[in-house]
Amino acid sequence: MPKKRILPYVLLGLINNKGSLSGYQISQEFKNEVGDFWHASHSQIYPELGRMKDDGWLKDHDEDKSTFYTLTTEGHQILRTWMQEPLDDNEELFSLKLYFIKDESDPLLNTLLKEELQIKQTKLDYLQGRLQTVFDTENKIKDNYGHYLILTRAIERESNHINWLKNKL
Amino acid sequence: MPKKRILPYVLLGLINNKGSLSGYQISQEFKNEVGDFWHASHSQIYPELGRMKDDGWLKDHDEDKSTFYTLTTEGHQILRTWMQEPLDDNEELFSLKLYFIKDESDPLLNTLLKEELQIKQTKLDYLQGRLQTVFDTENKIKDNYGHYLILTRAIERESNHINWLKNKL
DNA sequence: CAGGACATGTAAACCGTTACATGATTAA
DNA sequence: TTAATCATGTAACGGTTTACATGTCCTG
Repeated sequence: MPKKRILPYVLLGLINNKGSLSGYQISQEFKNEVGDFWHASHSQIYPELGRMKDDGWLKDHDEDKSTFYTLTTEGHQILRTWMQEPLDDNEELFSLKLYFIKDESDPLLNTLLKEELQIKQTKLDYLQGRLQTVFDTENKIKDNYGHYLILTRAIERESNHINWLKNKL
Repeated sequence: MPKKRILPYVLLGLINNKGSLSGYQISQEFKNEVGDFWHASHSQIYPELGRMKDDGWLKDHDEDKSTFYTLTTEGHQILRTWMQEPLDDNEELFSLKLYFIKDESDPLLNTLLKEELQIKQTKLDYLQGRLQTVFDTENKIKDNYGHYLILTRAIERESNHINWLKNKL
């Protein structure tokens, strides 16, 4: 199966968040925090917006030398469906989807948090298992100290994330 | 400038860690812990090993139907130089380089930790600034709750990483 | 009036994945 | 003996970046 494309959904989500955006504004968005978990260059954005309009996900209108895009009804549906698709072990996707939730009372918020908690718990278990099998003696730690460090770091990282998730649930 | 290729250095580091590896063994490595912060498929690995041999970074010898690769003197130098290049805001690279440090007493260890600390501190400052400028009123939090969540999460994440780094220094 | 930001577009190059291929060895 | 694993290779495809291009508007 071909690799799942995310860019169109990112654009859908970003435009939906602001109501309406131009290609240029989207590329500016990626220079702020959105850029921490997703990025696209203008040479990707403009053609993609064109395709999405052709597919009926977006409608556009010109104003002040810019072309602004807004979601169509179909676009809203497609975004909604994508938002409800199960997460995988990819923190960027989790952040992205969270970013697209505007209202604290959106029931999707809790679904996302629970799903992410499940995934991270599984990962933490896996990492702790690795730590015990790979570093069962002091000597193995000494001989692969860097590896030991990043493994323990990864465990602390996941624990921290899990605690945060539990706190928000 | 063209985008910096990392794969050859990853291969250099992995082979150096184990002394000598075949292409197949490398692709197996990526299925274990290494796979948590880097991955490459065999269709990338084999041609890359060939190129690196052509470039004089590696030498090979056949044994048991497999081709094993070892660093040349030049390969060692190139790896060393790359390890000493400054880090950027890319946690995978930090983990990768740590992974390639075998000995706790390697002076590079402290250099890496200090550099990463500096980078993360800068990032934390930036994120805290964003929090204050973007969410200066309660209403803005209410209206972009998901965004607020990921921003505060990012801040906690960086703080946790910074504390870990300080603890190791 | 020059340099930077705004605004959009396309072509080429690059990197990585999936798929297609092949053959040897080993365990059920 | 047949399926799985070992072991390597290459072709096609797709997504992203860099580079090339063009024109406007605003500010110092």
